[in-house]
Amino acid sequence: MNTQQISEIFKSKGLKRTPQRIAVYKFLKENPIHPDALTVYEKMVESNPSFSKTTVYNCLQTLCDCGLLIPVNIDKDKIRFDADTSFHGHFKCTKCGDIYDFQCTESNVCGIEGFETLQKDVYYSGICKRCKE
Amino acid sequence: MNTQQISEIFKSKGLKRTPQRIAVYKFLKENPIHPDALTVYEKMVESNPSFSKTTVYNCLQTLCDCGLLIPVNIDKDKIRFDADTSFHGHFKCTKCGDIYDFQCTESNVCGIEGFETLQKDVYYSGICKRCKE
DNA sequence: AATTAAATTGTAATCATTACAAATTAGTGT
DNA sequence: ACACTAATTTGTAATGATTACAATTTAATT
Repeated sequence: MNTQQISEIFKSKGLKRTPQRIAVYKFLKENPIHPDALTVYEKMVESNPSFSKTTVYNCLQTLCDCGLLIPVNIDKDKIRFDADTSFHGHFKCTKCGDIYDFQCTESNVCGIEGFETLQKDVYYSGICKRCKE
Repeated sequence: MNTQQISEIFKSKGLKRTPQRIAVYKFLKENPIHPDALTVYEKMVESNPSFSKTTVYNCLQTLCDCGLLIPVNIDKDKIRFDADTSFHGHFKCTKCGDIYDFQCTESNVCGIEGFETLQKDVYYSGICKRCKE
């Protein structure tokens, strides 16, 4: 996904197109590793040493607010982020710490009568295939 | 649930029966409000002023480890706890902050081939019935 | 009652996240 | 191209949940 495409997306969402915001979103789109803020920050600093940690938090928050990112709250101590906003489940391997996506159709998950559900998260944890071998 | 019953449960799990641990578990069993550690601590201190916050954390951890409690990681900033260990979903109202249980049969949720799933969590958020009215 | 390993306590440290204010910049209009 | 304004970025300091740790106490056993 190139900068031009991201610019268009930001424009359609009414977001200012700052280099920092574009870089964060580009990284998330190209690296579906569900990174946390610190991981994003360390990557950003590589190409722009003056990139601020606060900016990372600001960008991630903004991108979540406008629906371009999904926060993945599967860790106890930090929030991860996912640029794939289609509905799917997240599996965390407690051994290697990696997050895996898995298919999980929304209709398989039940809801509550009279409640307005705005977000649905399905989190599994256990041992991944690689760690079992 | 009385102290005698809890004593039996702890005994069967090989847990020491300390007054603090019993008090924490009793509170969780009798108050299905999915409290966080601070809420539990404040309640404990009411009847025992020397109750330590660390003890609350220790007890909650131990009770989770032996399967008597389920950690509910639906908040971004803190962990809640649930003494109902049967499989069900959790709904968080973003307006009032309350957590609601909802029925959610395990078979409705899909998994991943070759992965060993040890824990399954289904978290919804949105507006609860009361806040909508 | 003595013993011992585990639990409790209080304090200090850790670490992700947020608050805040000053400097910078993107987008708009001239 | 230039000026303007509101939004964004930056750096530092604060917050708050959780953990580390060492000394004291205690549950369970001999």
